[in-house]
Amino acid sequence: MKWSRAFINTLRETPKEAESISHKYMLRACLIKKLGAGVYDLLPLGLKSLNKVTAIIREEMNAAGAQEVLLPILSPSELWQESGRWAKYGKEMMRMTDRHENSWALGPTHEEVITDLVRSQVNSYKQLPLNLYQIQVKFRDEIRPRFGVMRSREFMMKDAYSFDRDEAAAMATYRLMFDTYTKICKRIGFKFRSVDADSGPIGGNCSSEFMVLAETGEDTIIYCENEKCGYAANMEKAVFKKPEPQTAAEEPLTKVHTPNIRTVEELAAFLGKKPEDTAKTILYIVDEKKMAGAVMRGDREINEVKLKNALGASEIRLATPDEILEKTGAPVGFAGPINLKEKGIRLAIDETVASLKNTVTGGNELDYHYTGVNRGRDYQENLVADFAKAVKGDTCAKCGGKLNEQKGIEMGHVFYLGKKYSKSMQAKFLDEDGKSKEFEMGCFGIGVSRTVAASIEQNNDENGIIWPMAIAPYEVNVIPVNVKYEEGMKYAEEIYKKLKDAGIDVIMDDRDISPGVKFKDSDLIGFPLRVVVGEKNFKDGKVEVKLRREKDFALMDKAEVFDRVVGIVKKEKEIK
RNA sequence: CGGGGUGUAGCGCAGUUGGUAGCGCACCUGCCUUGGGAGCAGGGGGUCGCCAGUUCGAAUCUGGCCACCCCGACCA
Repeated sequence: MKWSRAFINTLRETPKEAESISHKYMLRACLIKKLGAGVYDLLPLGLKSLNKVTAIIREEMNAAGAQEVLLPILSPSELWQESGRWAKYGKEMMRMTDRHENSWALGPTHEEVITDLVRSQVNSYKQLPLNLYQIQVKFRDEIRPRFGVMRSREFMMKDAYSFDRDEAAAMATYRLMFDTYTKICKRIGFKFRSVDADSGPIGGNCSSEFMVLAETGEDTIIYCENEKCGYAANMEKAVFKKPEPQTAAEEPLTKVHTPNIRTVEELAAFLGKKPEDTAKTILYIVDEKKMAGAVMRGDREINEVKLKNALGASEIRLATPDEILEKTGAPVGFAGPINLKEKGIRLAIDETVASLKNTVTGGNELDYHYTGVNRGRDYQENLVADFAKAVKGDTCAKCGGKLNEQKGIEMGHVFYLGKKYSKSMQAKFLDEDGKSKEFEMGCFGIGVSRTVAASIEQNNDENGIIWPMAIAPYEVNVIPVNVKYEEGMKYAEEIYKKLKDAGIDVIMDDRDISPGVKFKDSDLIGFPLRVVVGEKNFKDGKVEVKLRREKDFALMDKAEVFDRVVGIVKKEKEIK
């Protein structure tokens, strides 16, 4: 491609909408253009990079035996009603009505559609295992799209769905996909980590997220510093080692007047105790019906995802001050486990609280707390569970090492789904034993648009993007410094053509403009390799070859440039 | 949805007693220049987010609406 013909209009200034680094550079380098909130035009440079990502994904998915399909963007409401998600999915699913008054969804995901396809085509265990995937646009009407294509409403996604005859086979597929994702991440050049994840409302009980490590990531990863241990989990799922049960003699239960004291810090200071000696009781509304009390050690935060799972709820929210007053008889800040069950409130105790002796809790009465509170003697819970948020510095439950945290961007997610959809949608096959069975399913997604942004988030400097060779829009940028210098221009044309013929993805900046602009643009867009033909060096038979990520360039004899460049491109694309 | 903010040229912005719109970058033409977003000269480009109102007159004042951004809630 000759730059003078390319659709590239770089911006010197950053449009004010851009917040994150990748968003900024994607706009400035002319990869994307915003059309509306969370909706972007993908421009040639952006699309080229995205296509390289999808090519890698296709190769690896195909190598793993998956087969590509293309499902419609629209799906009929009937399918979603069958699975129950028409009602459950909420506003994130964009719905519309056609001229016949039929309802449709703009597909936010395709479990229903694929299950419908497979149940109509697959009747026998002989057709299994089956793994179908597509690379296609998804639409999710996000409440707040942000960071450009990192969290957009319309985005490219690779989603695969597997069908197996039993759980063992499904787990084998799961592991195969896990390995495939690992390969994909490596080929793209990511610094990444795979972590245990919460399955969420999609169901199933085995799931891993592939996290691209980046300061600006929206997700928090908890990981064990002991590399041999290797424990890593999404914050929502992370567990840690709980303290041993305390053994102190039980003190008498005492009601204490605690005027105007509502927070744990105030309470601990008032009583001369530490926050970890106290227990706070947070009231939740479960599935918009019943109230539940969650008791947490004073110094710890509640992990609402874990709590939701522990309660077996599909949705929880904090109770409002009015609801709390009405149900417990005390204003916010004075709730406690004693006599809470008697008020019809389900009581969940975190494991950290279960091990406490003589703790402090709210008195369920304005300005009163209890001290010397002991579980079993003073109150009885409905369940003990782990719903505490793990934090940096906690002890690893697996090896006893120290937990740390880092930020990441979720680029992919692998799920073991089980029979959630095959059951609700009656998707069955006939097994070897002549019995009709529901498929064991798995689902495996990669946010393709986001992958491009994540790579930029991980590879950049103050001048722009630093593409890894594998997904750079062009691998090499050939710059004749002065297009009017005929010898140099002639050489640039030659090397450009030779590289192109050799299958190198090359662009030549043939614009008749000042060299500064060419260098700035080259750095901004971030081509991994730059070949500069300048008059002074060329007269000595030398040409400059420079890697974007490195500061210094190499002066090469003009005759060896072709071989060297081809060699570098090839080497850079190898999996490290 | 709650809180905050912004809409003026492709991008960044200025525009107060209300008098019919400007700067930098980008773009076009010419000259000049050619190793880090050059220089000079000339030029094109605007329903000032939309609708209504006040006024002789509205980018500017009033009301309504819309879009977009940030924080939060939310996030298969």
